[in-house]
Amino acid sequence: MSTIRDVAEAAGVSIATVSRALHGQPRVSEATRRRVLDAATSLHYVASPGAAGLASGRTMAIGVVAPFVNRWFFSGVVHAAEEALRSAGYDLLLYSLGTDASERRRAFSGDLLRKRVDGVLVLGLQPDRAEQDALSAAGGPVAIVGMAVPGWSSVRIDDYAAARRAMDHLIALGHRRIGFLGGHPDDVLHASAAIDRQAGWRDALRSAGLPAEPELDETGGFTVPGGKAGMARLLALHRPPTAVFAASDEMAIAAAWTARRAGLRVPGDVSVVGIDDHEMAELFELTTVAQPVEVQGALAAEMLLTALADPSAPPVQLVVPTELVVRGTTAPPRG
Amino acid sequence: MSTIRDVAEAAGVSIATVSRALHGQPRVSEATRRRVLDAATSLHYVASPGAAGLASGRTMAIGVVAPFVNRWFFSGVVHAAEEALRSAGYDLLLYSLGTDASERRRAFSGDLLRKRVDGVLVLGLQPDRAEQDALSAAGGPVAIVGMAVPGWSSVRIDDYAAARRAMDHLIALGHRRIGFLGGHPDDVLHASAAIDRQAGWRDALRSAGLPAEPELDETGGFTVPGGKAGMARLLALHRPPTAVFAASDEMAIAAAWTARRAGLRVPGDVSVVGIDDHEMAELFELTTVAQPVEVQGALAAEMLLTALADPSAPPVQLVVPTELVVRGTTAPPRG
DNA sequence: CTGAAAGCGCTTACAG
DNA sequence: CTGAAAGCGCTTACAG
Repeated sequence: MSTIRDVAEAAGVSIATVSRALHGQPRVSEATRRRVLDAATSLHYVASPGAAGLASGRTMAIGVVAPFVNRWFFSGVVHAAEEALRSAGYDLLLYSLGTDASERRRAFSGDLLRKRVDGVLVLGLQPDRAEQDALSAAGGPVAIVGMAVPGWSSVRIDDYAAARRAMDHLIALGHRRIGFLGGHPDDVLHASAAIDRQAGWRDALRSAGLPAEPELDETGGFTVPGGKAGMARLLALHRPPTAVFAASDEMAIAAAWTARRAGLRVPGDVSVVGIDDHEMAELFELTTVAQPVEVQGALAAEMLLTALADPSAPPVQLVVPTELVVRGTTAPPRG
Repeated sequence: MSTIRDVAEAAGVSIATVSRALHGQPRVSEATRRRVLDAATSLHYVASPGAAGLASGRTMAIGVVAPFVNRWFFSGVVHAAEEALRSAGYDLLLYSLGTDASERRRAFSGDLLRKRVDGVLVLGLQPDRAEQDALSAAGGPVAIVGMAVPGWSSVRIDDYAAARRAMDHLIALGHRRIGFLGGHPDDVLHASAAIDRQAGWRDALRSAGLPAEPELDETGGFTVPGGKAGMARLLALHRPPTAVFAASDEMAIAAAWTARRAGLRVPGDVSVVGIDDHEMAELFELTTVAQPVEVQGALAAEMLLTALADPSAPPVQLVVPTELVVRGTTAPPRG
């Protein structure tokens, strides 16, 4: 593998000039620059990121910390962010932590990122104050998607409003007994998004003069199996709900399936609405509140790039719009 | 941020000893090791990967090159691989290239990976001979998932056998006119998996004495929109098929939806079978040939780790089993 | 516009 | 068992 020294020799200049020419820096003559570029190309020269980082203090890498990468929302965000970062010359270090609390701690303490990245993108994980400080100290500027965090740039939807929109749709249809499928408070994933969507459910009910009975407040863990189990419990209630609002499409689709499996018609016997507009939502005829995913990943990446380019730039908190998409899983209650 | 020098001072030893102690190397007294470890912990010391890599020649990073990370198969593989690599102390550099041919070229020429990683994991992308050599030269040992490549370790399913199994199911049911939804030859993604599944479709038909008519050989691009469009074309045929074999569940689910949209019953009027056992397959009652995903990611990561630990170890080609899962989208043809 | 030199933070023979 | 020293491949003031 060729080093900067090989290029310098081939071009007949010093390594300092090679470095400057390759970085497009001003004080290099056009002729020299051309010779360096040609030599670098024909030698397949690529600077060692480790050596460059050591010398410059910049790693040109971004850490992406997420609980999962194999879930609709996260994978879409990561994909979009990766593209934006790569085209800006940054590498993306992926940390897909699962639900392991100790790995989460390691990430937020900064031990995973220190000296490794110039900035970090956090997805769907909610750090506390101490973790915020530790992560910022270790990882540079941070952008977060899925919630707002003071001092960090963020991009998210208005989870509370999205939930209310879903609920208002159900209530307008005439439903009075509406179940909820959300996260579990003990879950690593139980961030503000889960909490806000639950609050939207509760408040919508109250505003309509309906009680938000605890038995209607179920847990689905934001997964398909969790959605199935939660829906089964709702249906087993003495007085089951006539409609269910699930905090994610994965849970909503699982809920609709569970109801049909139990011999109920959807939406005839029970209506279901989700949040996301998952790629599969249309294929399930699922009524849902759509949120843009790739957009959030791309925006978060841009925010990070901005902060990297100008450390004095203030953090920006972005809220992207959602939209109710009415399809075939919601209808007025029977009778 | 503390450096090795800070730790050395705090522990009252040289930096060489700190390095040895932290790497668990033999010739360090227990007492010294303890002191070093304590100092490192209390200083939150983490070695700079860049500096360590420069000195040792190992980056402790693995590059993962995939066309997408936001598709069921790829995201599952990446998630599993990430966990295996992280727990072995490796960072994972993600390159999610999309369908951009120039990015693909950059990756396979090695320009993206050179001096950056100790090994690479390739997902679902098929390099030619020259690309194989270039990538190996630039990126160290390579493991690939989704196809076999001479000289590299690989893990995959038997795509041809999986396709035949799906087809045999349809043929045993009595179908004689069976459409295929596969990839497009011009697609970056058109690797051996797509080709073998198509061959399985064709050969199954021939073995049964049925013609594999070109008009039944449709393209779905391995996506939901592609599956919809391909199915629409199949249904618009003068003599539409009574069953469709889709090379992925995403296309299969889209196909079933399209048929129902067109007023047909599935499986009454048309049967559909896929490959994958996507998380949503059960919720769609989709008959499919299941392949393990996380397993393939974990195995590929292990293979890479093995090759890294012992460069003389010969490459291993693994084929993981698949299984036909009969659900509700297949039935005998009408009449 | 260009080069010589220092230095980034480690690891690893080489001595002892 | 431990340390001094070289060196990994770059970038960046500092001179000129």
